Amino acid sequence: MQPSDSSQSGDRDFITCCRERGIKPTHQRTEIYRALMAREDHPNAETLYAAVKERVPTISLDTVYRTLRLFEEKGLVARVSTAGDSMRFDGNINRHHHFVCVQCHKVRDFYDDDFDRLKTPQTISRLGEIDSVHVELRGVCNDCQRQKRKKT
Amino acid sequence: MQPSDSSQSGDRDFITCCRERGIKPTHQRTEIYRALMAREDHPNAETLYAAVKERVPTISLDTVYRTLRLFEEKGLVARVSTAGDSMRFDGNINRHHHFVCVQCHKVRDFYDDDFDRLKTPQTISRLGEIDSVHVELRGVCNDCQRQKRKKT
DNA sequence: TCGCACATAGTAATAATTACTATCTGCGAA
DNA sequence: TTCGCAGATAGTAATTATTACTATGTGCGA
Repeated sequence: MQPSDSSQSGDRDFITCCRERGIKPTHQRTEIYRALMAREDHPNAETLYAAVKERVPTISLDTVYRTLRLFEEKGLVARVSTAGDSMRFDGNINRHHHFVCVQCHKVRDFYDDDFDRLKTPQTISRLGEIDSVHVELRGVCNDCQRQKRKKT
Repeated sequence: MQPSDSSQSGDRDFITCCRERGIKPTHQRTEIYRALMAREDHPNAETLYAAVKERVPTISLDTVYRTLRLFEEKGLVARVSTAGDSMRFDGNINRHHHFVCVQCHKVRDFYDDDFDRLKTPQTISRLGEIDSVHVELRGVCNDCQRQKRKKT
């Protein structure tokens, strides 16, 4: 284990989280969780696999998939809804919303009280019980707009 | 072609749509479009393939995928954001929102003026240009709740 | 120290999606 | 009408993403 005070405390949180949910905080799981938390870009399993491999060279892709599924089941991480491409994960389980770039598929988190306070219309309450509200803003991120301008 | 007045007029619309976007309204494409529009449940390619096969027995799965990609590119249909499972399509390209059942993954459309009027916060405008706002309500639909109650 | 339950690595299997190629079809020009 | 061409399709192969399987490994309590 590398010396790192901040990650140490992060690990301690993770261990507590696991205890609460009755899952074992193994070395591999700790590293997968850490790798996910270290990113803002909602990576997929393959990307996390590559990242974790740096620190745990023997880890297998299956373990990454299996662990992410477990984490999701236990509410430690969330899947990001995407249109088509591979499944992606979000370490941020606080209430938040997403800005999705339709060009490069980058997903950025953001917070907004107005969105959180949205009241669900009557017609929907009739369809079922609503647990959460997620707002997805779609558009073109600054990076992609810059590239578009270059091309023209 | 089966006799059906309502579908005839629908076809005419489809043909107009295609002309506008410079794509050929072939028999297969017409049937795929019709099959998608006939459903409320945001089917995937495989499901549409099965449905279209009834009317065009020789159609190939590739054609369905290819056609749906084309339709999406041309803005005739939209992909539905899903968490993990196969990609699904929506023939409704009017502004609307989704209620997603976290158990059975059914997706239901709904309309709401309040949601449509949502103003995007300043912090996000800085991330890029926003084209559209989609609200996703997650919960358990009535059918699934009934089943849960049965089990207990 | 032993035994057991759970985790993991490595790989095989499955499922979803895309690519390839030969054939087909409709349309405009001769 | 016939010819030639561009685009579309069917059938299948290839690729990619995800899950399943199995033998081995590991930590922990008795």
